[in-house]
Amino acid sequence: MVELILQAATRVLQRESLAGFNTNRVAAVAGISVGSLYQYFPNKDALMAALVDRAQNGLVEAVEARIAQLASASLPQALRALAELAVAQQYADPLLAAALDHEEKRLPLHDRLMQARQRIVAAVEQLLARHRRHLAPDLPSSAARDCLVLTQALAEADAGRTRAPTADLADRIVRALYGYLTVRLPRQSE
Amino acid sequence: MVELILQAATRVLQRESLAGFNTNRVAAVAGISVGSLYQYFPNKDALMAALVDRAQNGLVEAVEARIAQLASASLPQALRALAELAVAQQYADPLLAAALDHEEKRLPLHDRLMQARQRIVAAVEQLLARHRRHLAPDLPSSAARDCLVLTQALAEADAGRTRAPTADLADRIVRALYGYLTVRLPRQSE
Amino acid sequence: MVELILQAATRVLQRESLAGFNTNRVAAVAGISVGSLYQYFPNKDALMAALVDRAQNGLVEAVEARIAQLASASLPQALRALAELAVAQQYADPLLAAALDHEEKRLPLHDRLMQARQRIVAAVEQLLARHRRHLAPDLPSSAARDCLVLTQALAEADAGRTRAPTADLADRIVRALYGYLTVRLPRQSE
Amino acid sequence: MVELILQAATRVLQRESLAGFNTNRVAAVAGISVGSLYQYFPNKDALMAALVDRAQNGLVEAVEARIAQLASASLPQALRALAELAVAQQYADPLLAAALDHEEKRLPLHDRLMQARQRIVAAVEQLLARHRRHLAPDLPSSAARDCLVLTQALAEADAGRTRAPTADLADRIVRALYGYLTVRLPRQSE
DNA sequence: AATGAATGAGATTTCATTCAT
DNA sequence: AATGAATGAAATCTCATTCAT
Repeated sequence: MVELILQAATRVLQRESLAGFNTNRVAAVAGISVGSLYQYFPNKDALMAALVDRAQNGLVEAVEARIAQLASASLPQALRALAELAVAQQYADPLLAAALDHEEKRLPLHDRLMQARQRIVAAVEQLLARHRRHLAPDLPSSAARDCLVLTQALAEADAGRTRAPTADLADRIVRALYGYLTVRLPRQSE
Repeated sequence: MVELILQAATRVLQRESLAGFNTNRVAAVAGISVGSLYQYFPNKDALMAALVDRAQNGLVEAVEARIAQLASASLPQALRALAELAVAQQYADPLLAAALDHEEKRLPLHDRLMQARQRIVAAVEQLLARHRRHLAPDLPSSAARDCLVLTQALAEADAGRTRAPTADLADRIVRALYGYLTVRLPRQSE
Repeated sequence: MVELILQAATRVLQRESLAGFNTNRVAAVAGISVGSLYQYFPNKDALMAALVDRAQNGLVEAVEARIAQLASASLPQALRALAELAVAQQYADPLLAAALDHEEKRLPLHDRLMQARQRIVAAVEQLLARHRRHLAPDLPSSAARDCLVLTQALAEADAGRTRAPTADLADRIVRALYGYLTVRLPRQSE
Repeated sequence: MVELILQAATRVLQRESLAGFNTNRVAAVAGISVGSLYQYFPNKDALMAALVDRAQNGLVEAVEARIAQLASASLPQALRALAELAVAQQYADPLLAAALDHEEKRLPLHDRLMQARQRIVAAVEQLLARHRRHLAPDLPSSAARDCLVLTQALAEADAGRTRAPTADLADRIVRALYGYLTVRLPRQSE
């Protein structure tokens, strides 16, 4: 039932963004009564939180699984796999992703969210460690986190513009990641 | 008076994000009555739109001015200047920037807003053209747009985490941009 | 509940005409909250429309029933019966009737309302057909409709002037109708 | 200036009925400021009252003038002249007439309005007196008033349905009036 | 557990009126 | 006299939440 409600909430968020997201509507779309919704979620924010949570956890697991598979892949291959994961996620739920992005900041979810995010970052760090010799020597410590940010940003920007992912989106993400990770900056950067 | 209202709206958005953003509150903060607000903005969305508009235009002008100054700068120097602009903007108003980002997607602003964004893209394209020979030969046509996306994403991500910009934020943005623009990808990327 | 609200709306309209007719007031008079009112009517106009609708349908049924009963009545007897119906309706709710008359024109009711009105006209046409040989030979095709207009106008005019119907009101209506329907106009009417 | 405002008010009422009739709008249409409007009318109701007043007085004068001209006309000719006057008035300002009809009841205008109306009734009574021998012997004392009601009702009903008056409207009004005034009712009317 | 009608605080918006200039 | 920006009470409408069934 929790799952049923979350799916309905997702659908509402996709179709009408945050503006149309209210408990009565979610319940209606789920085919249940508001009262029932409140039996599983103490209030609207809790529903929103669960939604964010689930999306994050799904992503965490997908990323961890994918990275485990990529043990013997080359760095570009691994990056492309991550890029495709991100693209798939963004295009699966463009409005949802946008709405969640916003809610993440408002709700008191930072703890659990940061935790989920941290797991993804850790997985990517593991991946980067494997390819240490191909990376730039002066990479900042936030490299893994930055990679996630870059990946999501490019995917989300395209998702806000086009219905279906363009052929080159994954290429561009790989370019951004590979460039960030391997580039040697000229000395005088100022 | 329009300016007064926009400033009040900005302040409300900074303090309480979208949740506390309502016309009565904005009017109260502006020290005027709701009726007065409605003499200058036909409805709430129009106020929001004006806010987004103003932010965009401010950015457009800042970017165009900065790029004009950078005529004789090296590519890394130019990128760093842009990075610092983005960092300054995000940290000036983190909640505001986040709220505007969200509303940009919801509102039907596809005219004036897209135009402003296009001007920024055009300015960056001009900058890239100047440094054509240092860029990767197979850059996608969306390179300038991607640069903006990457820049804003890194700045925004940090702005959501820290009160003041860390010393290396601009470096990391430059790394991402310079990497994206100059990297030679190995042939078999899959 | 719909009925409860409509009755409250009717009472408000009776007591204070259109000026005092607002959703809060109707809800208060109905002894419910505004929110409840909006569960049954999507907006104020819909409530008004339902009121007009109900009044029309009540009238339609009353007229149809009465005309069916008048199968063997003489024309003056039948006209008098209709007159009495109209008088009763107007004096039952003078302010309501007046308000509804006004709203009828403003609202986009041209579907259900015109349909109801058409049924009354049809019933009267049937009645006239029965007495065809007593009618003027050159009656206009709008005769039935005109009869309704004349009847309502005389009843409404008196209802706006006196608390209770005067003894001769029905007589005067019959005179107007019978005169309209049977008079032979002198040839040169200009 | 008073005249200018009244004309603007008339235009607003025609275009948007009572719903859009507000002082700011009237002032805007008149090309003056609200403040100026309030220099000539103490409040909105006074403006409305003046409007009703003016419309009534125009009609009074037109009717009195026309009836004076009809000294030697036959009854049908006189009735037709009145009918044409009413048709012209209704079609000149259909929405205005409807709005005024409603406001007449609400505002504390009954005194002055009834006075104006009374003058019209008196003029018609004078007309009827001239043709006394052609009228039914048992005419009610409200005959003149009833004639006005019938005339306005038929004209208004058509004005609510068609843009321009149909050819037979005046005929039908004459029929109603002539019938009402001359018909001999059969004895047993119940 | 499930229901969904009812609630009412609060948000958006309108508009008659005032008053400083 | 004219202006019109400012006012704010009041109207319309929304939606998170409760609770009797």
